[in-house]
Amino acid sequence: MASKNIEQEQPPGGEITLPGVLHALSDPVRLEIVLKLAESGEIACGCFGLAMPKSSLSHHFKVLRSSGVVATKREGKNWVNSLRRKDLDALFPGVLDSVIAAAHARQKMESPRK
Amino acid sequence: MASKNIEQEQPPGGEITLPGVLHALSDPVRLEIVLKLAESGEIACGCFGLAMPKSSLSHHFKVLRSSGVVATKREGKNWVNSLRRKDLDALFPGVLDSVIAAAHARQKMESPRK
DNA sequence: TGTTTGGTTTGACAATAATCGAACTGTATT
DNA sequence: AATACAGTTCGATTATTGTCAAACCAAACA
Repeated sequence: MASKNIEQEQPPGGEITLPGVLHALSDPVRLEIVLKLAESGEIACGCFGLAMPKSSLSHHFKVLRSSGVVATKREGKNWVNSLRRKDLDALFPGVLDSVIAAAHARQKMESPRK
Repeated sequence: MASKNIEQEQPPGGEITLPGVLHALSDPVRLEIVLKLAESGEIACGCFGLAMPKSSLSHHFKVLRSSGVVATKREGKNWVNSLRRKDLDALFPGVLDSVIAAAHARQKMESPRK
């Protein structure tokens, strides 16, 4: 059942919205995830060296998936994530690239709130 | 006192964060405000034709200000807003431009939540 | 079949954020 | 001085979100 939900979770390209994508990218943890995906192509969820419980990480991946930023597939017993570059570049040209470049330039990403 | 707070509200360039900016841009109302500012240069708050109470609008302007996206100045009895293009382009090259272009391309901006 | 592995789902709680009415402040006009 | 005007601030309410522990599930392997 887990895998079925995951499939339903990922919106087709036409339903991806700009505010949704920006919101997904507006969290420091998720931004770091996106950054690593941009560098490494495809990664399994666990390989992010982020000090968080699995459930928190899973939540962030869910936000990234349901906003259309990342795609997740089963591959053996791992879940492999990748950026939906094609879709995003077609819908919002330059947005993902510039955000990644900016985040990469300054690893100093403080929280937006408080 | 209102005007004094407004000055303190706007962070210097060095304190503008990428997640903060993305969060500010992730709301449809604020995105529309930014879009109009991009087209028209400087505008007073009232001239946005948005169907909201003043306090709600003011809230959105506050978020935009405190994230560093817009600057607000008194001019006579109006408050004049403008995008902080120079700061944003220096910090996050291409981000604001591509977001504005994407938002402009598709006025169909649905809410990120729900 | 049982167990480990990698990640999801659920449920609960705390923190943030959006919305609105009402009171307020500074500027200009009379 | 009194009033109008533009927008802010306050306070309360509601909706979203982030965080975590615990239970769960499917794939791989013993």
